[in-house]
Amino acid sequence: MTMKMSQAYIPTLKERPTEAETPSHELLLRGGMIRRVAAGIYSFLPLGYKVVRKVEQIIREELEKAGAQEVHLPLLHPAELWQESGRWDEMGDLMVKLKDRRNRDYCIGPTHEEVMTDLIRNELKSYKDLPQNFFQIQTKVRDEIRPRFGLLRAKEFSMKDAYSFHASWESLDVTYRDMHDAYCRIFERCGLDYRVVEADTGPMGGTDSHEFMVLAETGEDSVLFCDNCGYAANVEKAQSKVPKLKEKIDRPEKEEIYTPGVTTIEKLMEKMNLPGEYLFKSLLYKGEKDYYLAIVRGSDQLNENKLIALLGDPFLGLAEDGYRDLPAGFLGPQGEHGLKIIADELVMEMDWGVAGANREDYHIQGIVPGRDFSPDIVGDIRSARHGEGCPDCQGTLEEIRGIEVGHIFKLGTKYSESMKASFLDENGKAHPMIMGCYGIGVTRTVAAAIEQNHDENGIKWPLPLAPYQVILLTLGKDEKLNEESEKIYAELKGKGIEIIWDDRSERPGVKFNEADLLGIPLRITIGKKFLDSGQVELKDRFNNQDHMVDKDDLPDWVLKYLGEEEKS
RNA sequence: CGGAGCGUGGCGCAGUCUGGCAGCGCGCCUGCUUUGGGAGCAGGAGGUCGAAGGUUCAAAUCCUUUCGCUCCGACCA
Repeated sequence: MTMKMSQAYIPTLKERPTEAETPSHELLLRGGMIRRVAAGIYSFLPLGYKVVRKVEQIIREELEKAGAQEVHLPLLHPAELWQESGRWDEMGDLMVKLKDRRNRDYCIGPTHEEVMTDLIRNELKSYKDLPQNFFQIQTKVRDEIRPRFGLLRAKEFSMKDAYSFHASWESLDVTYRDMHDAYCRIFERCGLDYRVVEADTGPMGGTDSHEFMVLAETGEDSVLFCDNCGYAANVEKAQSKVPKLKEKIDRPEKEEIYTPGVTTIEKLMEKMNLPGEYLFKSLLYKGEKDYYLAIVRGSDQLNENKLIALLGDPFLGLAEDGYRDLPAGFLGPQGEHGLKIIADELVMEMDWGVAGANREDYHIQGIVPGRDFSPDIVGDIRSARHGEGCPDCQGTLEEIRGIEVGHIFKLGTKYSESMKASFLDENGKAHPMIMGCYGIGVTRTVAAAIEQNHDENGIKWPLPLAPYQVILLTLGKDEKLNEESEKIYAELKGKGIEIIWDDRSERPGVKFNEADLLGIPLRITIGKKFLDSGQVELKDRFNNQDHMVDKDDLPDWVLKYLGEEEKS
């Protein structure tokens, strides 16, 4: 893997394209690594694709070490498989669906649980054949409502997905652990700063789930973690201990209060001159069949993921059309309305509070949980926040931003039951297989690496992902410099070093700036100083350190540098 | 789907209100000069002004329709 820049197609851009919203998006475009084809759809140019392949290779090596076998599943899936699992409808418009000339329905695979389960269900029949673990690296297509941030949220993207099949939960636990460890090695080898966090399983279903988050300010996900005990969870799932209220406000008599136009918690706090802990926030939700009224304290945010998990209703969403003639903005849990009441645990600890009166322009104060209303379900449905107590120890939770690059699930039997993938046990009795699934966003990892590692001049590739390890800049037209460069290039090439030589007749400024933009970890400059002293200049892109090295010592120096970086 | 905005050379934009030769910067080509942090001068190529229809002597500009894109929101293994 070596190249002369005079022959390479690396169309860099000096100006920032307007479409670029985040650093990775801008730098991938400016560095001539990707080009947009349509909204959320990108082509990879030579340099960008090299990085993708590096990530893929690391993934392959580590997964094979963990005992997974590589397969390649189709992009186009028949509707029947998805109808069988029930996700043809459940997934909704996230899938790109199409018909062939005979009017048969297909979708382009947004994920591969169905196809994978179908593949093994007719072949794997005995507990003796289990467990099995398969992976593939595939292009996935998801009709995202709003693709954005370049490769971070694209319509079409490359993903490694793996599926394991087991005869027992214990067996799944072992593989899950192995995959967890393999993922850790993968992201370590990629040179990324990441955290493993407890995650919500979402529409995938299943029990345990962990996400692998690359830490970056521009991340779309929020993670709460405790630096005392190491607890870490996505905010979608995180729990916390909330301190007791300091001042207690005496309970007033139950009384209706005229509150015209007070339809938000903010307005109600102002109107009543009460903290949010003394207000009931009532949110109307609609599930597959029922309507629900979710109640949290006014100071809390309802966590929709927790609510969905609690109710087990994947169709749940805010009921924007309202319910019967109840006035939006003035809802309350008390009274006869026929709604199922889901209350947060902290709501039940409230001494009293103000709730909507279920009557336009009125609220009621002095409402007491348990006395004035009794929830059908009580559970944790609020979002934990920065500064609250760690659920596992006495520490405090802190919030950081992350990019989800990996996600592993204990799926259980959701797909094996619906798709009838069963095995026979020692007694000849059939059971649904127990499944795990494991994903890594390959192209997203490339973008995350840049989000985490860049400066105002460009990308700073971690060495294991860099398209080239070394860039050689020749400055000036002196024939001796050119000859010497040719020698260095050939010599490093001979040592197996991935090197790109900027042999163009560009001015020094152009070469320096492009080298910084492209983010090649080690820069070797040969120019005037070499003619004077016989030394070449090395610069570490990552920590910006310079070294002057005698040309005879160069190959050893470079090998040593690459070796040390690889280890660290 | 709701709200806002944008489509003019490869990229970034002005021109549109008030109709009258299609412009600027970057990039590209040629030549000369320049060569340690995105050079200077001179010359040059490149555009159905997103598309369709209409108004007008005349449309990038006004009107109608339509397509695409971007941002905010809902949504998002």
